[in-house]
Amino acid sequence: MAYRETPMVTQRKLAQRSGLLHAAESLVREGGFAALTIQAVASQAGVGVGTVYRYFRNKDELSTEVFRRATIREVEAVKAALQLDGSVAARLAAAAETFAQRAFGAPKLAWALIAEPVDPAVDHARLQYRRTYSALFEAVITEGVESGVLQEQIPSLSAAALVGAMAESLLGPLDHPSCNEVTTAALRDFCLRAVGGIDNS
Amino acid sequence: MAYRETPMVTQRKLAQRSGLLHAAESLVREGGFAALTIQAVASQAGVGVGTVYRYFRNKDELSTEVFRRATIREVEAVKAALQLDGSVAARLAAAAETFAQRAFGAPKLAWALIAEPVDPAVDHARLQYRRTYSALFEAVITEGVESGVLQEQIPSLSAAALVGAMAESLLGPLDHPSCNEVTTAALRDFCLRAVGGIDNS
DNA sequence: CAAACAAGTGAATCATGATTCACTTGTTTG
DNA sequence: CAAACAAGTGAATCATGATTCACTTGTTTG
Repeated sequence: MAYRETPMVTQRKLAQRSGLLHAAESLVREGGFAALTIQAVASQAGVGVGTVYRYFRNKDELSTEVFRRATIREVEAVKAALQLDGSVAARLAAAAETFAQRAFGAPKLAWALIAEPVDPAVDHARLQYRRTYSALFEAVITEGVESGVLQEQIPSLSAAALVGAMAESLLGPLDHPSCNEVTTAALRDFCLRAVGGIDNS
Repeated sequence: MAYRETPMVTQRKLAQRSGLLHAAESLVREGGFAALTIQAVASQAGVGVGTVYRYFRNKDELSTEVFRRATIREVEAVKAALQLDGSVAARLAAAAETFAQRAFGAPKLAWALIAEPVDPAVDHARLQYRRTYSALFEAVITEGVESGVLQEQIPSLSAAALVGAMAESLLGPLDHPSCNEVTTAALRDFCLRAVGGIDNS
């Protein structure tokens, strides 16, 4: 009489987990990580609190997973822009534009991912992904420096600085959304100048 | 028989308050804001917990005050650099160098002020002071753009981006302190290029 | 169907520091 | 000195959510 999980049950469990993650992300989209309580996730997903703990060891695991999934989408978009065909400068420009435009597309989420005060566990993940972004930029900057199309510089430092510049400069515009196109262009130009990618006559 | 506070008592109270702030700041210097508990402040200052509440309405008031005092010192140093005699580029260079060098002088404190996950109240103060820094840079960038020594740009955006770049790029170096001089110079150059202050031939 | 098991439940409990408050100690005044 | 008051004290309490767990409900197997 052994009990064995059928495909149907496995399916339902996967759906349940993914439903919980969706519920959680939608809370974050609306109110940032501050709105992410186990109670809220449970009621948003229409289950009991205890159920959440069947799918996630604890709150840190849930919030970190929400953060990770949302951030990975952004990282992938930036990565794709950096791997486009074209000059080093064009790719860096595309990356900056992608980052900014996607942020403007979901301002509250962008703020939550970039700058909201969060649990140490989520903040730790944030630092990790900043390094991920940084590594992506570092590779392209290194390429540019070696091929002589970018100014001599320390690629790892410049990369971190670019990440900081992109994040910080959007914070203002993100909560007074006005002329996103102009902001995006200005940020792109800032980044290009910073790595010495266009001549500053 | 009315009781009236004598100068001696006033004196002692001021000293007590300032002693509590010193105790609190030294905790932050050692362990960041995470180490700032009322218990710890009280025992560091050699008083009872209740006494702390005689001098600060609540914890937020204490931690915000510690943050504010420490940050104002940094802001003033950067401001002084920006107001030195010299070209716009020279002043921006001095500001970036000042910021970096002071950070390296007290790495844990710098990290606590710049990036440690903190209470919302302190984080709010952090955002305020980021705007303060930003405003200082904005003024100088505007001057540079108007006088034609800096590239055309949106000064408010560039200023915020500079602040982000300075903060983010130091996070790595701050906890693997290695060649601070080289890092400082590289950051300065990044900032100058970013605002179009040196020709990127 | 009934045994064996896992998923679902939510009221009760826990954890972590902040905060309070009844009390003690020190200071001022006449 | 004694009355009047403020500063100092720290054990007890509170606040906020996370977490648990005894129990219920649903699923699988022979």
